[in-house]
Amino acid sequence: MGIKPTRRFSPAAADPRTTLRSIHGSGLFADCPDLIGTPYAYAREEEVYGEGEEAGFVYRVVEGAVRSHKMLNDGRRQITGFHLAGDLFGFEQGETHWHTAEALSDTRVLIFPRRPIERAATRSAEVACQLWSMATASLRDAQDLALLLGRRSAQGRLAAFLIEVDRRFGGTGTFALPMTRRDIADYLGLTIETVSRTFSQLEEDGALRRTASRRITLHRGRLRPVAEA
Amino acid sequence: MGIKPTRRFSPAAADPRTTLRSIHGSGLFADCPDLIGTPYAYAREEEVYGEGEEAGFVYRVVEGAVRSHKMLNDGRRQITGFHLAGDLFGFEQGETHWHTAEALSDTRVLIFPRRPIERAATRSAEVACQLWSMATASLRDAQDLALLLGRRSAQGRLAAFLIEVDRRFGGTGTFALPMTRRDIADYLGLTIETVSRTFSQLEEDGALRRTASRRITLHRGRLRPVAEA
DNA sequence: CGAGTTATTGACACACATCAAGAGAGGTGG
DNA sequence: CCACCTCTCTTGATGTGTGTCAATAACTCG
Repeated sequence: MGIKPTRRFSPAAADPRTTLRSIHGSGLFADCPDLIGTPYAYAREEEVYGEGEEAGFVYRVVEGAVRSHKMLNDGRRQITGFHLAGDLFGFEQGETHWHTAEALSDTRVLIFPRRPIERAATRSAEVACQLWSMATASLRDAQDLALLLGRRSAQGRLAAFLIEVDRRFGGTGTFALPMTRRDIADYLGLTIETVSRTFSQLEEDGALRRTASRRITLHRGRLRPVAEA
Repeated sequence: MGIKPTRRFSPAAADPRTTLRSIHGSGLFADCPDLIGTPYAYAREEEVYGEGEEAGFVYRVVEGAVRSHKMLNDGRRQITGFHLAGDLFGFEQGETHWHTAEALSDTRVLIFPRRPIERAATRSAEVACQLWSMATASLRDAQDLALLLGRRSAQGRLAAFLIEVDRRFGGTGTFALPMTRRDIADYLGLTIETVSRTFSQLEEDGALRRTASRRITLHRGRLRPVAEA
């Protein structure tokens, strides 16, 4: 029922805004100065909230990463999104969360109670429009995922995924994946073996290089045609 | 650019509200009495709007059915949704449509200009909240589709699809599919041959009966377990 | 250094795609 | 009303991409 966050920030955590890269909805909290957000931290693999729990809070990632997923009754898992630094997540409409959210690594977040936001939305058309805007952005993401899952090969899925992650990390072409092969597999609708083999293929084709197992450098000129196909 | 609808209703078309079964957002138009909606009709396979076109209007299906889809550059198509009587579609945020919409059969719709609705949203928190609510409902649909595409067998996909269509037609268990096998295939991420074979399998298993090629009766007790797996 | 987790690679199986042929259903014109 | 055409659907034979099962290698963290 209540909130389950565990560890508070150390005071040394400093102003989180300097590390934020806002994806969408950033204006919302600027407009509500009383919504400052309470810092919390989650350990690797720790649950932020579970499917069906009461949705009392909204979260913004400060550092680290979070995954949202749903389980099917045969035990298989579909990850519906990854939330990186700056991303807002957990903002449902209705009383309960439709997903489970878990920290991929040790993660710091800001927590906002949902009620005052919703109350603000019923009073302020501007706030309500921002909620609309956020939902629309999520809708776009979900439809892109459906496109990926419905009509693309393993290579196409992984290539598109890596390009997207690169973009969200700033588009440098080099980054460390915050998620495991299993997470990637459960996002792309593949198995870990296929993900692993596809990484190897892409590397053979010169579309990327793996330094450590999680750290990669994209050759975007070669990767993009694979993602489009 | 401009609107492309072709045929007006005959005056005999009568009050459309008697035939409507509203899925979501019905309240929106009730609250804006000046938004009465202009009746239009589209022929089978006619385009309502195309991807990238300016999104000047919102549509509500009165009779018939519409599909929304996106094309991939290799010519494959992902249908992202079917819109049945009572459904609202084409309400984008931003200037352009992200999808192409086409009539499945001869279809009557009501058309609403988008501008006054958006203007109302900037003034009225209630209207804006309804837009939020509509976007959220669409988000749920898109995520359900992603779940379907990512983690389910052909049987599971078709069974879940048929149960959903039945529900939207009123849950009687008997109905005529408004879409072709190709449409179903492009929605479920399968080929028409697999869809056809899967229909045959489900019929052999006693999970449904086909009378005419498009008309079916579900045996929901047997179909549901297939859909869940 | 050892133990557990995560990633890679190989051999094989299977579900779905592809290619191909034919059967129905619906429409049109004689 | 029937012959004919076209479009949709079904069914069969075969191919292939991804899943499954299994073994090993590479990390990670006490």
